[in-house]
Amino acid sequence: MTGGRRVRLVDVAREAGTSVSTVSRVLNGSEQISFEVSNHVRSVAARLGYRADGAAKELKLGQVRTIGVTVPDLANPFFPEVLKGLGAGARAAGYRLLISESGEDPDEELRLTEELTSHASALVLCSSRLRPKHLARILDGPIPVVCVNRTAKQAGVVCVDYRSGSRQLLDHLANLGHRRIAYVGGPPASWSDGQRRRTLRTLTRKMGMELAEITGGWSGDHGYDAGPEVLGIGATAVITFNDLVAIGLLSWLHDTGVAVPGAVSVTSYDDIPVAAYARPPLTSLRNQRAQLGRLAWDHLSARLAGDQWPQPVMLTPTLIVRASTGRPLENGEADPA
Amino acid sequence: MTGGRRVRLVDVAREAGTSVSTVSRVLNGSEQISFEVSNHVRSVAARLGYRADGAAKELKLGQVRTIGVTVPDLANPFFPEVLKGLGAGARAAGYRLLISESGEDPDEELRLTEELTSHASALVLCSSRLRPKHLARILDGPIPVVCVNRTAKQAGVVCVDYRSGSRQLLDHLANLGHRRIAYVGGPPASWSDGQRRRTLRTLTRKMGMELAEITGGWSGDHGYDAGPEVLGIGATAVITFNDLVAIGLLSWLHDTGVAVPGAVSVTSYDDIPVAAYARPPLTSLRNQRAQLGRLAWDHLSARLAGDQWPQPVMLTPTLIVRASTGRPLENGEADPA
DNA sequence: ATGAAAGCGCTAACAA
DNA sequence: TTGTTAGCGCTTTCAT
Repeated sequence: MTGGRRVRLVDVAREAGTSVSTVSRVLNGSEQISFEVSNHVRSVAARLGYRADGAAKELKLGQVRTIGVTVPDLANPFFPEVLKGLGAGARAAGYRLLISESGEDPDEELRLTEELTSHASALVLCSSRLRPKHLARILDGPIPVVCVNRTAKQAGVVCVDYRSGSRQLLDHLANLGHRRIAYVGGPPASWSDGQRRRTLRTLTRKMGMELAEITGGWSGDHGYDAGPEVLGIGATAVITFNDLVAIGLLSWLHDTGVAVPGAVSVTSYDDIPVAAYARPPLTSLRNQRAQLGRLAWDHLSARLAGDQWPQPVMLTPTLIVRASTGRPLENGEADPA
Repeated sequence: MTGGRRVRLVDVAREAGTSVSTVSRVLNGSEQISFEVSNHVRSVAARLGYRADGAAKELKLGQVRTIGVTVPDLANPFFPEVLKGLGAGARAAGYRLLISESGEDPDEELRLTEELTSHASALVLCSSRLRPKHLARILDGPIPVVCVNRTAKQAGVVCVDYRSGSRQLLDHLANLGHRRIAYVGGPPASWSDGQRRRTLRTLTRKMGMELAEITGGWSGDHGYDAGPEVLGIGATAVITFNDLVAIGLLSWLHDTGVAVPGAVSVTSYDDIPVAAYARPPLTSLRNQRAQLGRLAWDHLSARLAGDQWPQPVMLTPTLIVRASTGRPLENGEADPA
């Protein structure tokens, strides 16, 4: 940067020997400007390096064209892909994304959303960790809110159908002959973890299976650390909160010499790209993350246009069966690996 | 959202039976306000759900407190960690991050940076893919710019020292007895790929090694697809642009039945968390990503305070040796795996 | 086709 | 301690 004050409209006008309105019209592509003046103003503006002041423009125009987005953690590959889908739609409509990361902290997320409320024209909360009371407060605020992977009244809602996903996972494991399942859970404030837990509990009971719940988290380390407990619990199959946890767990099992899927099957949610590259490749529930983002934009877009919120959308994930799941040894079969 | 117009300062003032300045003072924590008035105004503001208009506030204050950030791709785990470090520093100083993703497209990045220039008080370009001419134009603009992983005049510069890293990688491989190395490259517009390439070329020549360069990219798929060429080229060791590429390549080698590191050693740059969980665990160059972000903020912070840019910083990465590298078979030894 | 001026919502200097 | 008001940089109506 060359330093010095910011160049304003009036500076360009003075330098070009014309008025601010003319400059404004030229730079905003108004029709009724003579060709010469237009060219002259343009060249002066370029020479001076004029950039419109965003704040002033927005204040005058009364619209911000910015979508505030919160995610618990950008390092979780789930979110960047949602943001891609969201960003594509938003950008096409002339909106920017203002992305903030809460670090899985509900209080920080509250601070961020309050902050964003005064800077954005809408909010997209991805896997919000907000306490219900605070979420309600935000939803009651002046700008529209879409929740991704969390349900809410008075908001757009776009979710992965984790209940269906959990059912698919259990069906798959049941068909293979598993009866004793461990679930390595996710972050405490996670709505989607709650969804999975409840469904897993209900279904395992119905299906005559046993479910052991283990404290987990969202990262590879959480999975690695859960290894001993998983083994101690005597489950023949493990479901983890997400692929990162599963990969960490696989790594511990490998280091410990436990055969997968011979001694224990491992499967999880999300099917992020590296799931296919895990050893063994991970059976996982593929969700359409970019589609989730795209739909979030569609909802917002409708609402910003003055319509009511569209009906909540639930995207059904697809089970991708790979080599990390197989028949349990206890069924009397030899390890196929 | 409940709908209806936005509540302004004057609405609160009217409802509270006082003036705008009093309300403004209360809400901004000025001292000279009677306790009762303060409480009353606060409760009215809360009841009405007042949120300050960010644009107006910024226009008046003449400062945006927003740092515009561009990254080529949020799905590359390198960037979220840089953003964490950057965001921590920025937040502590009352700045927000406005994160945008260019999708590895130089033209899109140009559009984004021009856009951000009028909405942010500073820019941080992570691994910028801008053409030199366009980068120069941005640097010549009205707001300060920090480049992460790219050098530039008139800007703050914070880089990983890929030359040192490349040297460490080659020394490690040379010590193991490798002579014929393949480099699976990165995205075409990547400055850091250029750094690595040049250093690898120079050093291999000096060290009496051979270097074969293979077209790659930044994702697991790029690595997987590069498999056949890597094998065909007859190298005993492969260096890839980053860990994602390496993991994809490892996967192809596994599927093809090529022993690692028995038949071929694999190593790469970045040491993202999953590198430790790859099979075999990946020898990789650990860089301090969060530190990179923190330093980027320090540079910006100094500049925003009116100082000159600090000297460019180069962070030296550390080689983390794991099981994916070993002695080549050609040296007459048996595969230790 | 161009210019003058009002006013977006807010903060702060000045007045009371 | 509180109120009045100028003005941040911009767009746009209205006048010319």
